[in-house]
Amino acid sequence: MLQKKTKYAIKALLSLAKEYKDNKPMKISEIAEKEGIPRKFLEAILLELRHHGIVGSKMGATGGYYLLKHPEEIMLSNVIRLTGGPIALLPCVSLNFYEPCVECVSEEVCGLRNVILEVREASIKILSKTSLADILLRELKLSKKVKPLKTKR
Amino acid sequence: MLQKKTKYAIKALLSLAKEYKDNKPMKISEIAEKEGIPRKFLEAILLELRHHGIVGSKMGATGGYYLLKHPEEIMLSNVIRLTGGPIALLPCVSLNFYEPCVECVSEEVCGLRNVILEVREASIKILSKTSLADILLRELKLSKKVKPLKTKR
DNA sequence: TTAATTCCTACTAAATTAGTAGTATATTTG
DNA sequence: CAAATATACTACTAATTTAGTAGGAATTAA
Repeated sequence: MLQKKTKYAIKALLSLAKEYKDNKPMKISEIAEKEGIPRKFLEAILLELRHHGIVGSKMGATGGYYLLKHPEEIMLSNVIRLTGGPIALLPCVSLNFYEPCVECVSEEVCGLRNVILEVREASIKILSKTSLADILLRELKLSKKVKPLKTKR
Repeated sequence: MLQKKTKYAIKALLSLAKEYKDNKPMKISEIAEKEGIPRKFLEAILLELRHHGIVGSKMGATGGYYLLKHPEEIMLSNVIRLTGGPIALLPCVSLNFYEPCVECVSEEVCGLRNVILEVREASIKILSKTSLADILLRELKLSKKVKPLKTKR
């Protein structure tokens, strides 16, 4: 499971991506309120994202956060990794959180590892080709599919 | 990430699957030693697997655990779920650990959920068609690939 | 009857995750 | 310059989850 921190990070970035046209700073408190994220927690998360070069910030009154990259360039796999969420189901197949299995005689021959590796590859394939912009696009498509049902009645 | 409990459960079941031909009870301590699992912890895990009908046990001296199903019938997805490991990356797409996102206006229209759903489906597709027997088979194939390199030199 | 084993409840310990407090620093506006 | 309003940053605390243990009861074979 992804951590709440990771989910919050993605939601916050989506908030910023929505306003990307005029990329002016958005206040933490505004994002927090919109997305239902505890304010102080979000503060810490955005700070971390800034250290990783995903967002920029402006201090002082009228300050806030803004995206440093185009929403098409920010990939879900990246955000997940940067906020500490391993994608792999076992440490022995994780790129970023690798740890050997203590009891495993040979990783190369481990059947379980081999399956879990396949799962990781399938997951990464999706997550690394999906950007913030893609997610917003999906949202648009989904709402078009759903809304007509409402207006029809 | 899968819990250690889940990994231990799979390893233990693989141990039993290897001896499935003459399916006589195998002692907890024997499995624990072979697979490098803390004995008492494994005891609790096997007990749980028994309650779920995956393994059977025999008490007393010469007692132990044995598989109740054929290794081809025990699927990885099942073992993971029974031992408490959610496969989905977010609760809102989990079948067995479902929880709504508090802040989500509409799940049907949530772009993030939509992507994570795709990831879950890709993962489950692999995990639910892979049995204990498949894993042992993989192990066999992998060892054939690796060993020739050693003997060549 | 003894030795060896699983059964089962109830813990404890460790690690991780979630979230908060409080102060320093920067920026705008009057 | 001063006040108001942001972020920056460090250092906690609280809650939850995970990992693992203790110890005695029940069962079985020899």
